[in-house]
Amino acid sequence: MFNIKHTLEQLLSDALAQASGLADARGNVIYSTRPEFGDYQANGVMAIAKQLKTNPRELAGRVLECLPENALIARAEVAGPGFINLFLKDAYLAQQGEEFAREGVALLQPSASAQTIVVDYSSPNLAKEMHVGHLRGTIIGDCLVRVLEACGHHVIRQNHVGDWGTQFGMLIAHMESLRAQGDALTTDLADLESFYRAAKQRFDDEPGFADTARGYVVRLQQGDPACLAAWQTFIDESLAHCEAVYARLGVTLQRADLKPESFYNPELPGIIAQLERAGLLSVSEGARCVFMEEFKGKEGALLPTIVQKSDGGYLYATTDLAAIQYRAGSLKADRVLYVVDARQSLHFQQVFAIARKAGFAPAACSLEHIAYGTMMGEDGKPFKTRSGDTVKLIDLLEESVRRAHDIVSEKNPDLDEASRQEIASVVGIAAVKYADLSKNRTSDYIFDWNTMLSFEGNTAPYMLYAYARIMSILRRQDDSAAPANAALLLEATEERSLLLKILQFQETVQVVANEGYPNTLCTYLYELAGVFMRFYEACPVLKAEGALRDSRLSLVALTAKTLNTGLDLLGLKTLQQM
RNA sequence: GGGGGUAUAGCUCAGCUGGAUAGAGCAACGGCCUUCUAAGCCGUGGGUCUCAGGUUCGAAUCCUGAUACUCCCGCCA
Repeated sequence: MFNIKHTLEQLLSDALAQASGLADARGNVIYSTRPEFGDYQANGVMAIAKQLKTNPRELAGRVLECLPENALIARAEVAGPGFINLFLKDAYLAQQGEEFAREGVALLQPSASAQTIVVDYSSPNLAKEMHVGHLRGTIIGDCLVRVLEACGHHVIRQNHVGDWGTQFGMLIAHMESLRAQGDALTTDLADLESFYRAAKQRFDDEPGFADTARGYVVRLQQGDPACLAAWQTFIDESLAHCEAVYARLGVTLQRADLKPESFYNPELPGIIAQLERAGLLSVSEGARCVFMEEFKGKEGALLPTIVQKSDGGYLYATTDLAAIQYRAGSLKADRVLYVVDARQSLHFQQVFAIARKAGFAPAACSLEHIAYGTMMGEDGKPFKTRSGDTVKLIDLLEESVRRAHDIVSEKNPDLDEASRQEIASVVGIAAVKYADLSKNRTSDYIFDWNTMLSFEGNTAPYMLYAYARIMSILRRQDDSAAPANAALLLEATEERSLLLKILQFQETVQVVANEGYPNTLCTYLYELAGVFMRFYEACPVLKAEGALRDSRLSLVALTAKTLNTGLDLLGLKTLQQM
């Protein structure tokens, strides 16, 4: 595992522990805030000095004395009130860069302690077509899954689709009545959204229809074969819609990753029984609930989590508990990540707490809600069409590609139509995904076509353009290619900055793997592209000669490798030319 | 009523969990192409980090309170 920051943290923490006599002292190494403060800086001394009531600068001096000889630090100096500024050795950077430039050497090395990590993401409701509300979870989840796999973890994707519940009775009832009229259904099901609306309208308005629908729910739950067959037809159709969206988005979810709600149906009575045995269950107003001290409502009254309705039906809390048991037990997960809307935060707190108390998940199994905010329209309100309808995800993606096509046609009219289509399709999808991934997932964000499709700033088009420019240099080197083992020369500051940035790739990816914030990776890649552009302006590559040319070409190739790997982790396709 | 979240430049957003002079991009203004893709680079201006207190060597970050917006809280998922 290659991680400069981590190595420095280790060195400084040890030295600080030795100098202070506190075993758990933390060096607190971060990137230096300004170039003259070195490459990294350790901020931990001041906190410890405060604790010991000693002079921080003096303690920092002793830390430097305790710092052992090592391969990477050229110079460490005390600065300001007690910072330690760290300057890395050029020779060390060059040597590491040369190693990563070698043929077949991966930029990312597997984590020392590989874990089994279940990631629950996307999970649309199959009663309707995927809409913009499913975008963030699908994209963020897919990015995290790629990152975790790249770090060497055993990742199990779980697409917890909604395929059960009362609304399916309504849909089947509508389906069956159309079929009874001799309707082949294919055209009706092609647009699930209007199919759902039609069924809903009959449910609300048509006398007797609601009862028919409820009858179907009962038959479905009893396993009536004809009813199940109709249900299956509908589910297959709906899944086909989802898969079309996944294919367009370049999302890695497969059929094998499906673990629908209905999968847990047989387990639900057992879940209730286990809650009962654990003494967690009480009956309130006819419903079976779990009350916990941690969750209080008005006037200190405990807040219920309903696990079984008064009519005997189960709720999604029950299903989620069964899923936890399956993931922690059968799948033996070390971590379970739920990439789900932030509005469900209370629900997950409750479900996680119940799972702990009932023993569905051992303490060693980490349950994490990877929450994300809502996508807003340009008016700052939830994203809708002008008429107030929800926007189908597939329509949004197609519009993005169309807009990208217009821009590409305008900027590069000489390209043939096929190339423009190809570029537009990559840029259009990348723009939507990158706009989402580049923002801190916990806050709501405003969806804006102009910003995301702009070629300036932290956007997908800029990143793809930067990559295409880099590839253009490598294409032009022709037969005078640099050897893969070229020595790296760090004479210009731009060369050194570029290399250091490249070497920080793995530490960035690890932070994303641990904390689940894809925007950290986007920021890194954007900065990498920026550092490269400065190098590109200052350091001629193909016009340089001899060892310098080889060195620069090697840096270009390394940048390309890093950018390509990073964009792939985000789930973005790249282009050789734009 | 109770609980959660958010509030940073005109706009869209970062800010590595308490560090040095709060950063990007857009928009505005100015400079750089017969030279590896100018879809780029460099520079200038722009801030009471919502408000009021507190904690300490040091606060956008932690604590308390207030205001605004937003989400969640018994039989949908």
